[in-house]
Amino acid sequence: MALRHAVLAALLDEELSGYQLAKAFGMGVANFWHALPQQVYVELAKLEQEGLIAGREVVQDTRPNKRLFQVTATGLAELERFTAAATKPSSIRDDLLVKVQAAGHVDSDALIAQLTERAAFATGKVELFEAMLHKMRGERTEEEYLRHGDRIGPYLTCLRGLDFERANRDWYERTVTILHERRRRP
Amino acid sequence: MALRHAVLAALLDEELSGYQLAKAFGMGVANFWHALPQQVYVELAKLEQEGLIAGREVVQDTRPNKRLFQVTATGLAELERFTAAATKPSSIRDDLLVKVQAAGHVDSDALIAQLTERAAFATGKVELFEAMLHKMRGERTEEEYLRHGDRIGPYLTCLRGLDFERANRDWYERTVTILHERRRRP
DNA sequence: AGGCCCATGTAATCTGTTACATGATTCC
DNA sequence: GGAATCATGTAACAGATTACATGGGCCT
Repeated sequence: MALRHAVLAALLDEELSGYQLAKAFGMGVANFWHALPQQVYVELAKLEQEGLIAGREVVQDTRPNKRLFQVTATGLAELERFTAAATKPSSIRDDLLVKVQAAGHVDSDALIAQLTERAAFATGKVELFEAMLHKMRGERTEEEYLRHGDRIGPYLTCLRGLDFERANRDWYERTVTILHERRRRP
Repeated sequence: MALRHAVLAALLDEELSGYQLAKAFGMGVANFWHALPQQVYVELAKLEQEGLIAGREVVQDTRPNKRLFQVTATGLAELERFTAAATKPSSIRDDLLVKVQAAGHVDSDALIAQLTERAAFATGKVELFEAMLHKMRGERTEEEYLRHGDRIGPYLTCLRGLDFERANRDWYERTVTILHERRRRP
């Protein structure tokens, strides 16, 4: 039971459509939680049925119509309850960690290729997060924004996402270097 | 389909029992994948049935008997296949990120309390990982071990886990400070 | 003309979590 | 005497992924 709260949290600062939410949760972005579009739509349906969010139809002429959702008072109360409840420990999920764990027993070339690709992907995410942070804080310095800015939640989680992707990139690159070195003289 | 490969990777360097694996995957440790004991036992049963691992009974007089598992040739081939296949992007799963995303809309005290608790937990993990790394490399320097040490896979994934927990701790602490500051003068 | 973006879902399957079950030994 | 550790599972349920489904507009 966590995606529902992630959706509620995402809708606190702005009204969003299922599509926009799906993009934020699923695509490259995913700065504080991850989910596929299908899951998002199912969760939205449940949340609306339970009265935790309210949707309103927006008619568009050039694009398909969409529904924008906002958190209800009941929804906010549920988030409050969730926030007060005990948390479960955090974890990384990364197939590449499993593959690197097997380094020395499996093909190094495949590993190096995938690490290199993922380092590039992580670099893209770093740039994206940096741009998002800059957009949120505008002309203010980070320190200033952290003290007085609105949307403090999204800013803080984005900072964590940024650091995570930087750490990913660095580890991927370092691991590539090490595996390269070892392959030359095993 | 990833836990099966995580189990295979974990068994490459040493024979382990279900209990030992469960502890490594579930408890505080979890340096490259996470799973609950029940899941581990189910997966081991499947893997053995499919011939990817082989178990042997070890009779103990003072403790209950246990079964130690090792990867078969078929299992290694399956890991090789998995390593060559495309990877899915990595992600963090952390309830606290969801809660912090809602900061400004929910109770700050509850948030601060949980962040503080988790910072302490992360510190414990950092120390554990540092000890594990030190044990693996023995008297050698890190650079030396990364070049020539055996068990390079576990060492590399442990490095990633260490850095992740350090980043967690730092972000938790920084977030506590920021929320404190803001609460004083909102 | 083909591919991508917008926009929203359903159904089947696989994975992960929670609850339940048992029983001996060691440490405080 | 009670809690923690060793040791292994089954069953029910919740959550996540994969496959399927539809359709118009925009860009090259």
